[in-house]
Amino acid sequence: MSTNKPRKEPFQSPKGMHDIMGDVYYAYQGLFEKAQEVAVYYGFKPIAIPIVEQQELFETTIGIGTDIVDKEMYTLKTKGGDQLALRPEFTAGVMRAYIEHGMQSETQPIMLYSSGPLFRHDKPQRGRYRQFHQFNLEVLGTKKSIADALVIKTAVVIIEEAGAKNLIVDINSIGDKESRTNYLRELTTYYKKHINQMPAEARERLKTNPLRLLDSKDPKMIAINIDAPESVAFLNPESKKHLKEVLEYLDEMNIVYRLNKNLVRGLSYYTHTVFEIFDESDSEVGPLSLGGGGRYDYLGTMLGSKKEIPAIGMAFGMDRIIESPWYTNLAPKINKKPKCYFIQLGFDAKLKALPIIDILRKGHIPVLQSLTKDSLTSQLATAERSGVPYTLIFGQKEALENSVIVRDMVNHSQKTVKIDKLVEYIKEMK
RNA sequence: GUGUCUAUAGUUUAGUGGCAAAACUUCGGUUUGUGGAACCGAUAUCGAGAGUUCGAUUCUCUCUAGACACCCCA
Repeated sequence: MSTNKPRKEPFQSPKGMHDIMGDVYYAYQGLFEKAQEVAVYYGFKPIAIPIVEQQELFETTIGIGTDIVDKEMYTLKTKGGDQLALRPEFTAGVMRAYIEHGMQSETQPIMLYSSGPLFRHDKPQRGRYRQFHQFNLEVLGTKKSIADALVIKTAVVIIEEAGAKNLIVDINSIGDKESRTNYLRELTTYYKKHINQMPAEARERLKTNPLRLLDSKDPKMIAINIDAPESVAFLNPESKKHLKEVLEYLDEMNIVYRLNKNLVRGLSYYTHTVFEIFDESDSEVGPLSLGGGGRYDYLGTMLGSKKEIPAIGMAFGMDRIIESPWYTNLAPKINKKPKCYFIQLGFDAKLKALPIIDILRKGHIPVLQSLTKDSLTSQLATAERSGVPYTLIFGQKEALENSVIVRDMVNHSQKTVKIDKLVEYIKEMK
């Protein structure tokens, strides 16, 4: 049956999902470490949530009628019959965790950061993958406008630390339940008046998610949207005050923003503040949204919480930041540049090679090696190519004497050092 | 889901309707103890299938995969 016949077609990684290796891997790790550091300084605590959740969790929070839920979710049925979905975003899972662990009874607000892969079955293109990576910030349990400012500020700081120079925040408000309902009614009426000029797709969307028609790029819709009612006009005094305060905070922090009346965002749970962050410096290709978020005061009750859980969150795309031309490589802490290359000659030396490498590890001295090679020539050649300043040569004679030859690759000078003095000796070298 | 472009060695790229090239990498050797090197050798059913043709890697069609754009989003 199962003869190990070689496959004609080699395996490939699934569409829109990539292997992350070498420097790119470290770029992700470096960005994560920087983001984590900033988040912690601003008071956020870590949380890691499962990569899969009940499918229904996303359907009730993100909302039917959104592309994310209707077309882009990876769903699976477990052997036990559970209907699960790979997470397409963080917020729903974080809110679930907040409720599940009774975080309401801790000191409010709860500030959480998380990071990791997310999955959307989209068609891949520049800056868009089926498995992509976000860094996520949430402030749960407060409706104060400073929380909105805090989240935006933290994100802006992180992205600027990653190298962005011309960040701009698109911001809008769709108000609270009252404002939102009034606005939606008015907006729907408006579109119904123009339904004859609207493309079929837009008519369909009018039934499910009329807000999304606002940021349509269809020329017909853009024309119609010019005179569409604006959400800010329907804000009740309380919502208006909230927006005004957020903008005042942004002004005070010198964060560049523009009020974008058509910004509504793809998820249906948003209330009050919604925003997206762009970098305006790369002009030849259209700027991609680096991150976005908003306030979601009713999400908690949607998930069954008896008490309202006002909250705000945002996420930025790590892939998009790393691929940006302005990204300045953030080196992760682990990425120490080795300054030594270990060379062994003969079987006796090979036997003792790994213990020596471990002595160096305990002394926190990273070392390169090619233990699988035998000849001195080829090992020296590889050492040369790797650009390390020193090689450690360990042969038959040294194995007997418990010593190592330390060779300076620049001026070719050599010195024999006893193994028990080796760590100390290397540490003193420049 | 729609459209555009692309597919030759591990990588980057040449090239032609008539034996498929180069550079770099990798592995082995000349050379088991002092190198940045040289030389020799190894590595491709030219993405898959069909058609046109005496002959197709080259031309045509289909498929597959990838990149990009639309939709949407991070």
